[in-house]
Amino acid sequence: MHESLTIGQLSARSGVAPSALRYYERLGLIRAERTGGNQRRYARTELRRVAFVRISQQVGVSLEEIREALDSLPSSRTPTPDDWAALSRAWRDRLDEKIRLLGKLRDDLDGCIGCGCLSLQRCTLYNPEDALAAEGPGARLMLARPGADAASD
Amino acid sequence: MHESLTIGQLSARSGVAPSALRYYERLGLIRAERTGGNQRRYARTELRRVAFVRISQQVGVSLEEIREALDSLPSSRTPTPDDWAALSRAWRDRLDEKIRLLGKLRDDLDGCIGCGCLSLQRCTLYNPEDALAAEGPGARLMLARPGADAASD
DNA sequence: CTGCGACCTGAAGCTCACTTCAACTCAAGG
DNA sequence: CCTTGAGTTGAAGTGAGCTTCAGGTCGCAG
Repeated sequence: MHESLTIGQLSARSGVAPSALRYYERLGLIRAERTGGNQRRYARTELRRVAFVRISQQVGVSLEEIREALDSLPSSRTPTPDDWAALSRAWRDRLDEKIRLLGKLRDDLDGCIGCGCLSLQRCTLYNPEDALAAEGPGARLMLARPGADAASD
Repeated sequence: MHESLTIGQLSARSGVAPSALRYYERLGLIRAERTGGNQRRYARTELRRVAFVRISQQVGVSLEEIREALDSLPSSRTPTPDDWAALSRAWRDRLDEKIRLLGKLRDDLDGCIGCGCLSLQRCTLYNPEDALAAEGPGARLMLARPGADAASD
């Protein structure tokens, strides 16, 4: 039907606000051609990119990481289903790992809080290396954990 | 040994920066007594609260929600292991739900991206109601999804 | 009682992921 | 040709979750 989509159309079809789409473009997550009058026109394949971005976000991946992942797609040609499949396999591993960690967290929570030992002992619950999902935003420079020993209470 | 902990000690034992502990106090997540000279002294049980906060954050819960959960603990007496167990049961449900959604996401990703249909159709992958983890920060006022229909490409 | 590190406060700064605004231009219908 | 809605930009604002800073105080060892 239409060769390309306006930003409004892409927004409506993806459910992502135009302002967010422009933001994504600045970050290099999606691309757009321009009309003579400087308006964005999106190839329909961009829809897939937007979908990938949003889905990945739901899994807790930052836009920067998503950008890196998308950079692995061939830029010279339109990505094939196989290209996307490779990408999503990598993402699948991420998901598996995240699920594994959440399951561990749940089991530990049962065993730990239940028994009253909830105090960051060897509880694994509190292992920063496990760096699960949901690393909030904000300045995160003071990461060094100096003496962090465990309490008995 | 010590009846109470200084902020430095609590920080060392919990691995949470003093500035963050003060921030948590402002939000009503933890409490502290004060010395004559206005310095904070923490009961050892606060360690458990801090642990609960950090663990919950890892699961993707906002500090505001964590505060609400902690408010359900008895304030008149020191929470018993049973009190904590009740709290963690509720959290466990959260975890179960989150795990379920991630699993769904993973399966959908396999079926969807793999087959090339990744374009927010009935893919469930793209269902905002599923509101998984990691709802990033930031203004989120433009949530209305007007016409959001699906594309065939 | 003097020094020094740990602590105090409030205000400002920072990152992420956006949104909002103002002032302007484009594009298509009547 | 004119209007009207959709699009453009850069700059500034928002909210979460902190950190950093300046300027001052506490508390303990010597």
